[in-house]
Amino acid sequence: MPKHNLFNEILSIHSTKRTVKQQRIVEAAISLFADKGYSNTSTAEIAKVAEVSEASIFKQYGTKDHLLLSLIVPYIREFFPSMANEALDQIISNGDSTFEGFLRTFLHNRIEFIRGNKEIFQVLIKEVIYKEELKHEFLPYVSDLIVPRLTKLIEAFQERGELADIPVDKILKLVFGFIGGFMISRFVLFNMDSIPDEEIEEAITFVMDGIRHR
Amino acid sequence: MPKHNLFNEILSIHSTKRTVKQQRIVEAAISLFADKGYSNTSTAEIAKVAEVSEASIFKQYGTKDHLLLSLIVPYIREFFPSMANEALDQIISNGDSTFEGFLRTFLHNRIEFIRGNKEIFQVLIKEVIYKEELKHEFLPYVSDLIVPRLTKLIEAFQERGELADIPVDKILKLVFGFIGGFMISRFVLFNMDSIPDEEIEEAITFVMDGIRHR
Amino acid sequence: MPKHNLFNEILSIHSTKRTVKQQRIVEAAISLFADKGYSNTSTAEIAKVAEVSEASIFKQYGTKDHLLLSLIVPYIREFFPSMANEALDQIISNGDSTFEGFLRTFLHNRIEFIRGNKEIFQVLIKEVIYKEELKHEFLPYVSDLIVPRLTKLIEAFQERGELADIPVDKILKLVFGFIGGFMISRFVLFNMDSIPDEEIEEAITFVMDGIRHR
Amino acid sequence: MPKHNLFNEILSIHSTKRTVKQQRIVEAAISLFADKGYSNTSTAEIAKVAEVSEASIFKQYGTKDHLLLSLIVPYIREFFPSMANEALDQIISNGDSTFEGFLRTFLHNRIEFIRGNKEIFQVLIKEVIYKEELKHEFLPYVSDLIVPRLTKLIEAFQERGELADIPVDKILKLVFGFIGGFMISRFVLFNMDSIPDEEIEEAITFVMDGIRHR
DNA sequence: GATGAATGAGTTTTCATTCAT
DNA sequence: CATGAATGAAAACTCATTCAT
Repeated sequence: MPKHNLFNEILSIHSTKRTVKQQRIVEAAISLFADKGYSNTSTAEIAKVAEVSEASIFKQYGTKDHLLLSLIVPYIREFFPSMANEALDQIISNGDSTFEGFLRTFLHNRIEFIRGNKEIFQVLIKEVIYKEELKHEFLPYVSDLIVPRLTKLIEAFQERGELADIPVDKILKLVFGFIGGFMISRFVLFNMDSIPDEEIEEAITFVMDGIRHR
Repeated sequence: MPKHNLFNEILSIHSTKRTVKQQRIVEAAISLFADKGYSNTSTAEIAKVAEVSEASIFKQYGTKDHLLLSLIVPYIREFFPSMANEALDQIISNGDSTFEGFLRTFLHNRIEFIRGNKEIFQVLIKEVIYKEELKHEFLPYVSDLIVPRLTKLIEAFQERGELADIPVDKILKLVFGFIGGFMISRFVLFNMDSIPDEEIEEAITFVMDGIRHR
Repeated sequence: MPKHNLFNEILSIHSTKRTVKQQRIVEAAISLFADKGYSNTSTAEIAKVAEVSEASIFKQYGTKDHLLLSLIVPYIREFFPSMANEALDQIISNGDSTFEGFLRTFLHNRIEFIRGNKEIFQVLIKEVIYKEELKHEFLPYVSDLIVPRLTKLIEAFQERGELADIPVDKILKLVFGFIGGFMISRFVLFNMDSIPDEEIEEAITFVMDGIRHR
Repeated sequence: MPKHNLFNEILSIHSTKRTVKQQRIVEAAISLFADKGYSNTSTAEIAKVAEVSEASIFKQYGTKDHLLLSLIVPYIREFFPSMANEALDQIISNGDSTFEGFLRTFLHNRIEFIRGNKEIFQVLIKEVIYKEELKHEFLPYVSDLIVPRLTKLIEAFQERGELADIPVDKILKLVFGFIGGFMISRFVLFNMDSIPDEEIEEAITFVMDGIRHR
């Protein structure tokens, strides 16, 4: 059931191939938005970096706002589904996998994805805070698409007795809230290029066992 | 050793009491910055909401940028020290207190503090992401002032055998990274007015024991 | 009963005194709009002619559209009421006046008025055609304010047996339609500075007796 | 003596038949110009409505200005000559026709013509006011072509004693000025689709006999 | 003959800031 | 201390027009 929303609308428009100049616009915009933020980046600046006229930007995207969405929406579309599919389905069917193993795979997988598009990730995170519009499109999208899958996954692991008897939705919020903050602080706040394996392992241990001495 | 930086500079200026109009400016600015972000708020708008002339704002604060810092810096100065002093010193000396107890006290204490000034908190978080300048003033400040105290605290609890033998700096990053994300998501992203006790307890349990079944 | 509409709204705003620069804006705008039309006049041009910054125009009037209305609306407010009051009331009470005499007085009176503000008159006529908004404010205003008075006047002269037994509303439309066209063609289309008495007399004769030979 | 002017120039070019796309351009342009005015209609909009590329418009017409003239000039060429020929010559030779009869025929004839191309008529009237260029081409054209014919006509009726002994040029200006205003107010200002017979008769009576009681 | 891509030169509008009073 | 008036610079956006394909 394809709802009529910003996401679907924007995706349907820019499926065609881009010219060289159009590609330069996209790259310049992502780079500048990531660096200085959407509001502090002028279309004149984007045009200059992309070495095109401002008019070309507006011919393509109509408004600066639409340009932003045209960058972010496809990224979201790719980020979450692939998160769900690539990692989840495979693991869930593997009888002897552990949640810890899933977490490890998941983290490495998503970190790689973000590393490959760090700037868009930064733009997304920075602007979700500002643009109510984005937030209201983005959060439900995540909820509807991702939450059900993860819920099933967690339930499966709980049934195997691997996870504590905390309500699934609480586990989801705690674990993925933590992971979200973990990623965002590293890739957005500190602008790191990657996360060392060691740090990943520490995070996994923290999630599984907390910090209490046993 | 008082470094010459924005923080100290600004604090030294505005120690005097505010007039009624100045107070209105501050309130209007905080409210608007929290709602729409610094970049998307014009000085004209602030003046209108505060019912003063734009000229008055500039007479007082010189630049819009300085106005922002004049709001945020005192807040930071208050947020972290009080965090350190009120909660920590007391707890650390209480021989039979637990880290869990400390965490509980700490969370409630900080949540109350944020609730009382939610809008400034929102401004701070939103702008730290955008303004490199702020980030570069803010993070070291936190590091220098807070980290040593918390380090001592954690070490104390580790010596009592309450916490796992994870290097202190790792524990710090994990726990306070999690708590930061916890607060920010509730108070900034979802603009909640408070956090239910139940949710706080879940967070504490998560931090202490993770999600593994025992 | 002061209806809430554009007319009243705009009048209420600009009742205060204008500075020299503000007056220059008004004059430049009227002159340029009259000459080249609203759409073909840029705010940059107005600013240049008025020797002020464009920003000053927008600080005062908010939008170019509002500037136009701020010029036209007070003119309309003055044009029609004075038309009604000065000429009509006096004549209607004068027992031995004739409709022809009224027409003569009326024409001379209105021609003088237009001559004193020809450019605004030109702007008004040119833009009423284009701006539905103006048309929808302007026409009812005329209808409500002017038509009843003229109706009473015509009826009075009909009762004296001076005018043909044509329904009053028809006479109104024919006579004032003709006069309107008469004025507009001279002052707008041909940009004449005045209308010779001779031509006025011919118009009066035409209105009274048509062109048939007797 | 074919003067070298815009009219003749444009007519000489576009005598060829229009392709389907060209026709769509013409229709879109007329419709949009009539509705919003030339200045407020962009070539992009025309292209969109016509479902052709903007480039096609410019390939055909060179400039937007030329497009406007290409619409208006042929219309003028048709409007006035047919006005002269169809109605006049026939009537003038008919010994027992009256001026009133001529007027009636003429009005019905021109009203029908306008009804069939109302939008171009609207464009013509609206733009004559704005474009000095058009005015300076249009008015002499009318004068040279129409005035002599009508002068002859009026003189003929005057000789028959049907019309008052007013100088012919005055009669012309009064009568056709009135009729022009009559048409323009109905078809342009009020955008009516036709004029009821009753109203036409009232206009004729007004022209012939004025409003004086006899 | 038709068009997608591109743009230089404008357009209206906004904004932080200054200054005389 | 307060502000009305003013603005230079830049913002987003528009537009008629060109040109290679």
